[in-house]
Parts: sequence; C-alpha cells; structure tokens
Amino acid sequence: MNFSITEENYIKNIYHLQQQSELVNTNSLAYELHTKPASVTDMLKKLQIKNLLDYEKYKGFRLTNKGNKVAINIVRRHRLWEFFLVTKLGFEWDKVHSIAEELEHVSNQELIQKLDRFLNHPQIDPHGDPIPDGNGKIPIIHQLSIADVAEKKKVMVSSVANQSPAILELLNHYHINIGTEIKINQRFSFDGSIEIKVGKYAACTISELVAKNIFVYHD
Amino acid sequence: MNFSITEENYIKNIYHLQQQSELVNTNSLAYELHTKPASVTDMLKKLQIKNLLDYEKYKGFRLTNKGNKVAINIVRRHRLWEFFLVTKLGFEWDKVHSIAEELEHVSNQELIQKLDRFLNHPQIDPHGDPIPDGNGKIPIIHQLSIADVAEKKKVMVSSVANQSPAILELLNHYHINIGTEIKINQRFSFDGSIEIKVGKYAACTISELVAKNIFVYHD
DNA sequence: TATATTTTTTAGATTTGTCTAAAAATAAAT
DNA sequence: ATTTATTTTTAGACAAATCTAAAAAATATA
Ligand SMILES: [Mn+2]
Ligand SMILES: [Mn+2]
Ligand SMILES: [Mn+2]
Ligand SMILES: [Mn+2]
Repeated sequence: MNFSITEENYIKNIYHLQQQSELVNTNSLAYELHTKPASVTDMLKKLQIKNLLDYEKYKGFRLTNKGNKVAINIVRRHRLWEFFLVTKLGFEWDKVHSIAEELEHVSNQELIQKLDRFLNHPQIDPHGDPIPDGNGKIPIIHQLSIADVAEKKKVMVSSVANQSPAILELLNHYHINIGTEIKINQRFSFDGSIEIKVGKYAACTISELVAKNIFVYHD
Repeated sequence: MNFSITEENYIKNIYHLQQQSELVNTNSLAYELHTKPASVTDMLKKLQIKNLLDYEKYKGFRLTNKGNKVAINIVRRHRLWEFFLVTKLGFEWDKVHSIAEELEHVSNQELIQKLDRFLNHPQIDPHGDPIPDGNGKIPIIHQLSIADVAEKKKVMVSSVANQSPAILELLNHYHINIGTEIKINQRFSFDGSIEIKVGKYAACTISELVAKNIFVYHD
C-alpha cells in the first residue's frame, strides 16, 4: 500500500513519540508536526480507517502492527539517506536531517535495497541511531566510546555523540568521520588523552573529552 | 523561489515539449502529464501569475526566461539522479526514469552540488542526454559510436542508444556500463566486428550492431 | 462563406490537508 | 463536589489540484 507524504510524516512522528510514552496525545503530535490539534484529529481518523492506528476519542492513540511496520520502513529510508549524505556526499550531521526528511518519501523498494547494498548495509546512522533492516528488524548495536576501547585495537567510527559545530571542526581536523578506521595506540593516564592512528594519517593524540564523544562499533 | 511538485512537473514537461515546437498547446501537455486539458488551463494561469509562463488564451504558451531556468534546474536534478542510480546503485536504464521523477523534486541546492561533485561532474545521463551544469549551461557533448573510434584508442562509455532489455543482457555479459573504460583493439572488415578490451577483463569481440549502439566521450 | 470538427476555456463539484472558532470531554484545583 | 483550566473534537471555511460537462473560440471542411 502507498501513503501520501503527509500521511508518512504523521506515521513517522507517531512512531517516534511512542518510543517515549506508550500512548500518544494530540497536542504533542501537533507540536512535532508544526500543525494544529484540529488537523491532527482529522488525520487520526483517516489513519484509523486505513488500519494504521488504534484510536479512541479523547483517550490517545498508538500505531497498529501494520502502522508500526510502515513507520519503521520510513525510519529506515530516512537513516539510510542520512548515512549516504554524510559518508558519500560529505555533508555534516547537522545538515542532513532536513534533506533526509524529503528523501525518505521516495519509496521505491528496489531503490532502498540497492542503496543499502551500496552503503554496505550500515547499522547506525550519523546520529548514532540504529538503521532498521529490510525486514523491519532494528539492530541492537554495541557502540563503545573510544575512551573505553582497549589499546592496540582497530575500530570503526559509528557515530558522534556531541553534534556541535565545535566538535565537528576538531574532527575534520583529525580526518575523523563516520566509517573512519581508527587504531588506539596508547592511553595516557595523566589527562586521559589517547594517541590514535586515523586511517593512513600519522598518529595524533586526542583529549579525553573528544574521545568520550566518538563512538565505534564493538561486538 | 520554491515550487510545488505539481508545478515542477508542469514546468519540466512544458520545457521538453518546447524542444520540439516553439509554442506548446494545452492538449499535448495534458497528454504528457496524464491529466485533463481543463486541469492544464488552471495551472497555466497560476504559472503565468508567477512569471514562469508566457500565455495567451487560445494561442498556446511558452516558458519565460525565468521559467526556462527553473526547468533546466529540474532537468539537471533528474539526470544527475539517473546517472547516480545507474553508475552507483547498479540500476538498469529502463528502471531509473520513474525513480528520478521523484528524486528530482528534492531541491536542496547543496545536495545537488555535492551529488554532482560525488559523481565527478558527469555530462551525459544514461540515456545519452546532456546534464545541464550548475549555471544552467547545457554541454554540447561530442559522442561517437564505438564503431567509429580509431583502433588502439581508449575511450569511456557515455551512453547506449538502444535501450532494450536485449542489448542490456548483452552489455551486462560484456561488463559494459556507463562510465566503463574500453580500448579498441582491432576492427575486422569482413563483418564489421571489433575486438575490444573492457576494463581489466580479457579482450572480446563485439558485433558491428552492438558497436553502433555504444557511444563514448570524444573531444 | 457557412457548417462541422477540434481545441481550449469556464463553471461547478470533489478530494486532501489545512485553519479558526466554538463546543464537548477530561483533568486539575479549590 | 463545584468550579476552573486544559485537552480534544467538531463545525465550517479555505487553498491546491483535480475532474466532468457545457460553453466559447479557433480550425478545418464543404
Ligand atoms: Mn518527511
Ligand atoms: Mn538521524
Ligand atoms: Mn517528477
Ligand atoms: Mn534520462
């Protein structure tokens, strides 16, 4: 079944609000979508008719199983595109969300499947959020701060916790990006700084603060 | 200025129809857009108000300079995405058009600029059509059929004339794709067949018919 | 030139998604 | 237990894009 861009935005935002509280209420959804409660109520009825929503007047609402599957698929597309924008096109994290907000609605199945393969089936988006697979399974990803990685280990950057332009500037300077390979050379106890080797660049040291914000895949 | 997806589809199709006849008429545009003439008339008025269209009742219409610029930008996005889908995601030509039809409406400037760079500023889309640059300049591309390339020359595939599944099957067999490097080894006068070397694969021979349908960049 | 045909436009209705203002239900406070 | 405040829903209107049926203009034909 195919849904309009508007419907998809409603579905996705209901999904996200459900991660915090089981039942979602009209006002908070209206706030997320920058729309008015009255508009939300209208759409709730439509989604209920399409069997995407469990909804009782005045009592709040939640996605049905079907609605949940649709939502996860949208989230998958959104995060795959975000990953693409950062790792392939060289965007910075703070810029990709709004673009992915549009790309996520291009819903050709084969496109997403091929994009996923092209990106090597990434499991985490640039903001550290898991990317659901083609079956809707959401990977439980083991991420570890570089500050906690054992010496001599080689790891791959999965995400960065702090998303400020300030840390971005620093990471660019170190040539660290999502997907970058890093080897932990040595940890210095005096200030918690760590010597690392980024890709093929000469070894360098990073502060403990930076290290704590860089997350890597870890099984 | 920003335009709705519907407006963009109208603008782009008017542009394409203008390549064949200076003035465009209501019926043919309606046909292209799979819509009814009455709907077209409505939109014509809107586009005229926005200074995108020169339109006189009953006399046909054409894009203004402004409208032309908008159209070329949409065409640019469409063809860049088509190129991406074929060369990066491994789509076949006959599948990419409808997907690009959606992607073209994601109009973030920086996205297109970065995509263009990522693709290495391609000049021809997978169907052999020129890709306008960021300033709206449409490159006049010198393409040459492989059948006409001098022996010993190394060339790069720009497009394929025939778009049937039959030739596709054959080209896949030869590992020939958009962007593939080909060296012309020897031409055989008896049947016009040509021995070529595709990338790093062992040399092989292709028929004259195939050769005539493969186009390469040529300055 | 008068008549018939085709093309284009108008008139009026419909669907989707939105809004404001007012009413109804629920929750909180006295 | 009332009163007050908040949340949610309804009623009615509106903009964008579409449609059908009918009118008007332009073309083609006799
Ligand atoms: Mn969105
Ligand atoms: Mn994200
Ligand atoms: Mn389109
Ligand atoms: Mn094309």
